[in-house]
Amino acid sequence: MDKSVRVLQEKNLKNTHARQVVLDLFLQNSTPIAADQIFSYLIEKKCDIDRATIYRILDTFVEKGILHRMEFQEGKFRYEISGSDHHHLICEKCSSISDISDCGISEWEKEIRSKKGFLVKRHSLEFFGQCSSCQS
Amino acid sequence: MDKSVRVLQEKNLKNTHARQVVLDLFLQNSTPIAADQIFSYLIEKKCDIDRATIYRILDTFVEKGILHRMEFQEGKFRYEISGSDHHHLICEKCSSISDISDCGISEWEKEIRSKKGFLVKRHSLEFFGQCSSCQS
DNA sequence: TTACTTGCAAAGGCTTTGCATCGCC
DNA sequence: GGCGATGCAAAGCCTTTGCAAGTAA
Repeated sequence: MDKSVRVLQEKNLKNTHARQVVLDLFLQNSTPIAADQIFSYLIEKKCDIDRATIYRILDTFVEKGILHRMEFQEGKFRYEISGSDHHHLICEKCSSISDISDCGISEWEKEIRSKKGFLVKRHSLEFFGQCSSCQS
Repeated sequence: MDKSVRVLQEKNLKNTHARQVVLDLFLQNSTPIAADQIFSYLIEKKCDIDRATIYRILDTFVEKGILHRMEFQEGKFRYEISGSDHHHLICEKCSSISDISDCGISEWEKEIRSKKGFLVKRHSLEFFGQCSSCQS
């Protein structure tokens, strides 16, 4: 796994153990991950990294555009590797998260610019409901 | 202001002073309001209602469908009176919030149902960027 | 070497909970 | 009168911050 090393270099970030571990986790799981899931992962991996460090790494990665930060109405943030523009289907029963691709929100954004004068930098779109397995 | 009284009756909720005050605030302001804004409003109005009570009222109103709960990536919840299906333009400079009407997300929802088997109950869509006054 | 990163400990912000009291219907 | 709502105090999460020590480049 030296992809993480490469990414850190590209972004002019020092290559530290903590950053590599966190970045590898995100590179291996392209699903939105919350801080507490990172903590559990680290305990399981017997990897002793402080919470404050994790939060600082997450902030740095978001600033550098490596991660996206999002909220799923849980009262906490989730983070996902940047890249494909897509949205999420969040099951309110089993909490599973799946993706759907972006089907043309950027068209709206142009319209918003011309009609409202508002310049859209980013958007968030999430769907909440029940996944196919949870509909009995 | 007996609209609030009517709403509470319709929802089978006891008509208490705290609920009326909170509901009136939302009926008079159809913009997303956070709990701390309610606290400030109450202080200004010299209205002594406990924070716990406010949070409990907000939960009740969301359960009953009187309010919608949403997040604008601020690490806290906002609430807005239910009704028209619309989305928000959030200015990252001046924090102003404006509305745009729903332009067809419900079409997507049908598509999601048929293609993915996922049953959408609700969705959230927010646009972040700069309002017209903040673009210099 | 030097500026950046980390750990530790503490605090901060938002929200929830338990329990006794109060008040609407 | 009875059940539900409220106040008070405490705690629970999630996250941030200050500072000293450690470390990559």
